[in-house]
Amino acid sequence: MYCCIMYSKELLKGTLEVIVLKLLSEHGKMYGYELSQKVKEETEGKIHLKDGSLYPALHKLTKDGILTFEEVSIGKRVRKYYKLTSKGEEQKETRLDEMRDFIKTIEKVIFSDLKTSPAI
Amino acid sequence: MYCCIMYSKELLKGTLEVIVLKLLSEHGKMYGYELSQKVKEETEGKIHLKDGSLYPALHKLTKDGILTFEEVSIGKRVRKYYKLTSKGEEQKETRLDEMRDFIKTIEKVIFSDLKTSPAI
DNA sequence: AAATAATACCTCAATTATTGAGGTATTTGT
DNA sequence: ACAAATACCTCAATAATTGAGGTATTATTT
Repeated sequence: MYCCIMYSKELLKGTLEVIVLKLLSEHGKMYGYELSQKVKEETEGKIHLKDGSLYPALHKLTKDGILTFEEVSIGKRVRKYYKLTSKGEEQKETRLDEMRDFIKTIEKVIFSDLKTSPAI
Repeated sequence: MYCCIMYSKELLKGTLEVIVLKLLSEHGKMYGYELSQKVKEETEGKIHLKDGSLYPALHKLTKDGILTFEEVSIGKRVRKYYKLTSKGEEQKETRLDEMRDFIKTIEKVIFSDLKTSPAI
């Protein structure tokens, strides 16, 4: 039931890492599956982090020293709990600021002619 | 002096077409160079549509029936004025709506804990 | 007058994040 | 017993963007 990709794929690009950074900063430590569930939940299914993007991204961020993880055994299954390193905390700040600024800029270009937005 | 790429490249992805659609809808007809200048101007240099992305994008949109163009000679130089087709007008609406919704969703995920934003 | 910057278009190999489809294995619910 | 959910993984293929290449005309500066 891979039905719910609401946004054209291009739009999602560049947002995955920022989302991961934000959620980890907010919740301290999370594992991959948990991250994807959380995003689905918070966006009412509108954004779906796919395994094929999420896990490689987590590996890359780890390799780059942005994340660390510890493995926790739940019965016979192993969860990898990721958390931000101190470098990761910095990165998170930078990336969020950038995203904020970017959205503001895009909005200015894209939604400029507000023509007195209708009072609702 | 290719200095001013303010945003990490990934962020820009998926925004180029929407920007072009919006500007053409707003100004009726524009040529490539004009588009890139306009964006630079409106974003105070923060967003720079590069030749290598812009022209191929214009060609693709034309091929897909979203744009048409007419060539206008200015002295010995030729400008290609692009404008939206009716299909392009529809596309523009759809893409802008999508962008609007997307930004709202992302903001919800990324900037959720506003923790009573400091009065400035 | 010559040199430089700005205008105006183009192509294409290389990059790179994401997809999509593949997979293994355990646990929970019916 | 079987399906669905949990939890992780890999990797070839896709496709937008980059970056560096290019041609040629017009305007501006020295």
